[in-house]
Amino acid sequence: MLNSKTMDTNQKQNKEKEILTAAENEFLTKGYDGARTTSIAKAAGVTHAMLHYYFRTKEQLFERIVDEKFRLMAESTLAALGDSSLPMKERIRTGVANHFDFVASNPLLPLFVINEIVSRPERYAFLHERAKTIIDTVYRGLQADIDRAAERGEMVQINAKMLFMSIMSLNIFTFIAYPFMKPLMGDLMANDERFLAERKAENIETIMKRIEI
Amino acid sequence: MLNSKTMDTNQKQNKEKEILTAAENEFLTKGYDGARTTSIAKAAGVTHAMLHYYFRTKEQLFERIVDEKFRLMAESTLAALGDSSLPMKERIRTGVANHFDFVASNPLLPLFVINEIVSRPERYAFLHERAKTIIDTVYRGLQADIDRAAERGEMVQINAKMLFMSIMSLNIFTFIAYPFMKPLMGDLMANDERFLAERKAENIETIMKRIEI
DNA sequence: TTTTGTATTAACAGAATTGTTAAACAACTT
DNA sequence: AAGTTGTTTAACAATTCTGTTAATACAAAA
Repeated sequence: MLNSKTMDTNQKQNKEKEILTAAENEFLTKGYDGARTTSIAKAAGVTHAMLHYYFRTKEQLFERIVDEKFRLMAESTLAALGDSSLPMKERIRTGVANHFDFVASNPLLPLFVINEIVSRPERYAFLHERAKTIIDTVYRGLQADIDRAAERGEMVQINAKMLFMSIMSLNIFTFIAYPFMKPLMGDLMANDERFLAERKAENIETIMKRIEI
Repeated sequence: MLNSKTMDTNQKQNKEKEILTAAENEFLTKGYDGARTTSIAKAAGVTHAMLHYYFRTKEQLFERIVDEKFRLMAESTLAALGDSSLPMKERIRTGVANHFDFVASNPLLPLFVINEIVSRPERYAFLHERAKTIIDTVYRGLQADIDRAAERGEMVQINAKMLFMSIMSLNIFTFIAYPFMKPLMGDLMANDERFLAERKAENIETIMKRIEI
């Protein structure tokens, strides 16, 4: 049995956490404008005054969610770069697979991030500065590795950024367009698990054939 | 010089049209929830009462836009199927190219439609019924054509729907992620026109290599 | 036991937004 | 010119939503 102090702390953390969970769900599915603090509070099982007590404003609550989601998005994006210790073709193959899995476990993430950036570009300008320098160095290395592999005749010469965009396109669009495609594709998408496995294989195949000599 | 009757009619049509134009812009960039009827009215140069006079409610104004955009989306999607009178490889190549061009001329369209369907799926259930029968017949034909081309050794055997999804992914994601990618990709995307030409070529290449034996 | 800080509720305030209405107005018809 | 019709404006009504506050409960610390 927990003592009262611990229980209190837990209960507080639970309320805060439940608000955050409810907020995540609301913001990811409805966006900032569509989300309602009253609706979040209700889903979390607290009065809306409590929500303001813990997070002050809708804006601040939203930023808590945004921060985490942008971090996750960056993480998943890096997964697409693959493990530089592997031979190039393996690196790309596992990069595509890992990225697909990452997006599959966070299917609402890309649309949320994209919508956020489309609707308030100014707000994220600072992120670009930071991200760009990272990306520039990572890509220089990746491009050099690709160039060497191409010289060795292991794969075709290709622009690393273009290849990267193709991987992102194939993997992310699968989940962004899911609600749009699912009712149209009938049997192909009837069994979710099977479809995702097939789609993953298809995306890998598409990328691998792109880099094949 | 126009007579007064014509001028009136034109002015009315202009006001209505200007509201529609402003509404399209507002809804496509901010979504239904983020859009403000007052802001639309202001952009159209009319009082907000006028907007209600012409379109009654925000909802009805929105539906005017949605109807047109869904129609356009269907049209652009069909473009990806290509011209069935062409030999298979040419059909696919021009299908990808035409679809890319279509999306390029309506860059905000896919994200708008996807967001709409994600946020209010019930509302568009009826569309699916209609679309699904069309798609089923079109695909049966397309798949048969692909199968025949594959038997003749012109291309690999591939699931038509999977190929179609890849084309949509590569072309649409280019524009959906544009604001997200542009600040990160530096020189590659610095010149819009050039980047789009390169991206189009890359998408075509990716699809063509996918179907090559 | 008193004090102190935190958690919670209910009621309310303020702002923004959508939508309505009555009256003025303009143009056309007869 | 009078009436008819459709357009426009300004003011207002109603609602919804965010955020605040005052009162209260309650547990821990002193």
